[in-house]
Amino acid sequence: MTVTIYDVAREANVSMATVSRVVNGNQNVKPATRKKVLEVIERLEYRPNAVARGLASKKTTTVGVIIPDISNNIYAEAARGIEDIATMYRYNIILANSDQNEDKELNLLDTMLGKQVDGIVMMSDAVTEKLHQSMDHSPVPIVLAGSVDETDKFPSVNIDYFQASLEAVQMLIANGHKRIAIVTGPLAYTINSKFKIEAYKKALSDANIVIDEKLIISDDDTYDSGLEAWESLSELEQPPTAFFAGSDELAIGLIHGAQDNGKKVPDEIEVISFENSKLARMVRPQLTSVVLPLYDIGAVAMRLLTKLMNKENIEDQSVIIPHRIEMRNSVK
Amino acid sequence: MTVTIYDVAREANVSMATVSRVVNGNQNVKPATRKKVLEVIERLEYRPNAVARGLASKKTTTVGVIIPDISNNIYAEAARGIEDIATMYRYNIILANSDQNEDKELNLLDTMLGKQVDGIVMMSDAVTEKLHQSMDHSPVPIVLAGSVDETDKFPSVNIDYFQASLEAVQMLIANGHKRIAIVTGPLAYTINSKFKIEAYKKALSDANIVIDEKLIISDDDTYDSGLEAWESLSELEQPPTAFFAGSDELAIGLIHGAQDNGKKVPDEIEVISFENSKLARMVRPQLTSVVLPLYDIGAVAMRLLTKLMNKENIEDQSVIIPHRIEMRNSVK
DNA sequence: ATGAAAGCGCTAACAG
DNA sequence: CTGTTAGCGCTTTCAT
Repeated sequence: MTVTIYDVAREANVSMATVSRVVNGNQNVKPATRKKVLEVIERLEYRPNAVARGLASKKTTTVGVIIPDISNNIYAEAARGIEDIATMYRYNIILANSDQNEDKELNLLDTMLGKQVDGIVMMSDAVTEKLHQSMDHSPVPIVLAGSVDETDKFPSVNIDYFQASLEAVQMLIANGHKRIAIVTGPLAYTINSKFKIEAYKKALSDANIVIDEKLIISDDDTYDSGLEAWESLSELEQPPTAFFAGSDELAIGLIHGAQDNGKKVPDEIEVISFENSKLARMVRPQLTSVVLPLYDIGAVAMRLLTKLMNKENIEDQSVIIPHRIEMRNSVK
Repeated sequence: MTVTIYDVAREANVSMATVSRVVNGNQNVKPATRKKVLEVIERLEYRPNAVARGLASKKTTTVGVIIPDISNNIYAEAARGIEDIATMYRYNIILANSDQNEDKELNLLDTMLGKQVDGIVMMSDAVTEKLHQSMDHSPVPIVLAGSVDETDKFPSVNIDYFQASLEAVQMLIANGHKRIAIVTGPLAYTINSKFKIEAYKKALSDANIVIDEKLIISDDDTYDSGLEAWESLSELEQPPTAFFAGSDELAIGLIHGAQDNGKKVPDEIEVISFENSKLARMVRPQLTSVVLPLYDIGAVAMRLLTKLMNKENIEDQSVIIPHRIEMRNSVK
């Protein structure tokens, strides 16, 4: 039924080894022979069986990608970066959603390794002990993208979340605010608890502003959470006049909450976001935001992985991509 | 180095056939034997090699997914639906972006078939002749998700785009508008040219409103295109008072364009969108929109594919999912 | 209930 | 430059 390398060999009057050579671009084939084989391949519509090839060569040219949720723009952006570079290096991608659930992450790792992927790119907002152990047992390289492993034992690609957050809050402080709130996603995510909030505290301390725990809110990373955060925060005796939002959706929720309350942004209320997705330009006022270069993070992570799979020497396993703040109109 | 089924067999004093049976849940194994084998598997940390299995069984339990662009929310949503159902049926997914480029689509089809996927879910806004032919040659089933094949020869999952569009425009007409514009994405996409615009024309004709080609704009599906469309349309001698937008971004661009011009939505200008992504709630006014259930389309397409791969009998290859219009505030 | 043996389609020495 | 020959790790008859 399906045509195999054997059929091609027979039709072309050569051995299967020769066919294999032309298919794999091996130079040790006489041009005339190559031509003949190529013709038969075309005529028979021969298509190499990658599974057989994988079994024989122990390489599948496919990498696994484990991300929390592809329908979330942040991860989709990274996935695109990963896929683009993968394609460039002729790898295919097995993509799966973990929903940030440890059991799923563990299972996915296992089934991907079972499928003999040549490497894995992993995004996880909380690299737990167990995950860490499983990753340690992997026979193929794994790189973390936009995910912090506190032990710093795995190759990873990130920006300096702490520094970026610090700069964001300092911008608000520089504009004269004393009552500054921070609204982030789940505390279970390392980036929120260890970096955004810690940086926020440091920025305030450095400016001798007393830290008011009531101004620190961590819930979801969503628009509705932003709306809710505004609700509760605006009811405080001394409500905040500026906000550091952990994501664009959060920032937009905060802004709409403020506007629905008759407050002007940025005249009365200033908001700085952390993400800079395309949403940032789709609100009025447009968001001033720390730019989190997800596409680049994904792309660089995949590139790092190709090197690792290729057993190239890596200078530094923890790469930090530069960040910057995109100035728009939610901050004066 | 890696432990194989053979190692397990030796350690458990059984044949590899028996190990294979317990791994595959075959009932013809004495409980005691099964237990013994399971123990060895655990102890040796044996993990079946899916590639070898795939070669021997001619099934890989992985399906290919070809979509235009994972970083575009619309497709990401569908991808999530596909993946969820795939996971439910124990399939993994090889995901790749085509950028709506025919050559890439053709290549992807080929490499996925080379990787011996058991089936393919394809999203393509323009099923060309060539694509059609390649799909026809596929040894495994292919289902189209949210994509129209005009010959209706391939299994597919869609909503009734024409009817949905008709209802949207009729809603605007019912509100008394005579100057109604339609702003869509590329005409090259079947859904835009054959359905949205045709439905728009029919709705107007039915209401005896003369069709003005100047009110029909097709460019990109983006926010900026929406902004630009407003620009040009508002400069007309008789500018439109209502808009049918082909996507949420387009709708938001139109609304912001109007608002920046001092027009009130929906008091002076009404806009109905076609998509209903989460963006729809993140603008003021919130978007009234035809709901395009991408997640469901992906999920149903994948479910259909499982049946096809299973050689089950399918009643109807072209499934149409019900649609509805979500009423919010961009239309009175 | 279990084992023996023949592939699945290809790569990779090794010869020549 | 080309052919021969082992496997790669597992499924799957066919016996027993």
